[in-house]
Amino acid sequence: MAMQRCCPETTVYDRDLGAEAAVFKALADPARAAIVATLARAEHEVCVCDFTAGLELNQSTISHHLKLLKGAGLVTSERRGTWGYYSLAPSARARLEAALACVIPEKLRA
Amino acid sequence: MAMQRCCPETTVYDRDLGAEAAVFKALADPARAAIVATLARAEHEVCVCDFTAGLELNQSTISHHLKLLKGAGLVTSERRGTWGYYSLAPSARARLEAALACVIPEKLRA
DNA sequence: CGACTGCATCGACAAATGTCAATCCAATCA
DNA sequence: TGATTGGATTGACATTTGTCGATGCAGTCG
Repeated sequence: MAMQRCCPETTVYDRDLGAEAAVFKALADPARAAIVATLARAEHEVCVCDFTAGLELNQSTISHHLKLLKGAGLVTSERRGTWGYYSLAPSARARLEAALACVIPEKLRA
Repeated sequence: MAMQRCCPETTVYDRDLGAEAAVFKALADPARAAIVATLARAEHEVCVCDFTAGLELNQSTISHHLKLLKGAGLVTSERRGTWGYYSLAPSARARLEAALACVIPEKLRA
C-alpha cells in the first residue's frame, strides 16, 4: 500500500522576507526596544545623554544601538553643537505594522 | 557661564522589554518569517515536509527554526504518526500586536 | 521481524551580536 | 589657545545564532 500523503499540500510563502525580518531584528534587543519606547513616548527629541543616564549600559554600547536603529530607519538623528538628539522616525510605526501585516495578514479565513 | 542643558530631560522607559524583544526576535530571521507567513495563510495545519520541500534549507535547520518558533509561543505542533504538523498559534497575531503597541503605542501627541 | 521514512537531537563550526575600554573628533568653555 | 566634554568609532572578546552532517528514534510498510 502506498503511503498516504501527509496532508493537503501547502506551498511555502516564497516572497523574500529579509526586509521584514530586518525590521523585527532592530527591535529584537531589550535595550533597543527601550530606546524606541522612550522615543515613541517623548514629546520631543531625546538627547543621547538621557539614554546614557537612564540605561545601564556603557556609552559606546548605547551609541552602537542607536546606530543600528538608525540603520534600520526606525529613528532619525540630529546633531546640534556638542549634543546629539534622536527622534522616532515618522514612518516607524507604519513600517512595523506593514511588516507584521506581511507576515501575519489581518484577514481571517476568506 | 554654565553650559545650558541639552534639552528638556526625558526619562527613559524603564519597564523591562525583554519579553517583547523576544517576540520580535522570533521573527527576526527570513526563514522563520517565511514559516510564519506560510502558516498564517494556510487554511489548515502544515506538514513539516512542506517546509523542507519549499525552503532551501537543510531539514535539521528547519526543525531548529520550528523549535524556536514553538518556544516563542508563535506556533503549535502536533504529531500524527510519522508526520509532524504545525499551525499558527491562535494568539500569535495578538502577541505581536501587543508587543508593537508596547514599544510604539498608537496614541499620537495627547 | 527487518528495512525504511519523517522528524528531532547532537556536535561542530563559522558568522553575527552585545558589550566594554580606549581612542578619536568636534564643539564649547575659560 | 588649551582644557574639557558629548558622542562616535575602533578593537577586543565572549556569547549567541544559523547552518550543516550525522545520528537517534518512533512509526510504517512489506
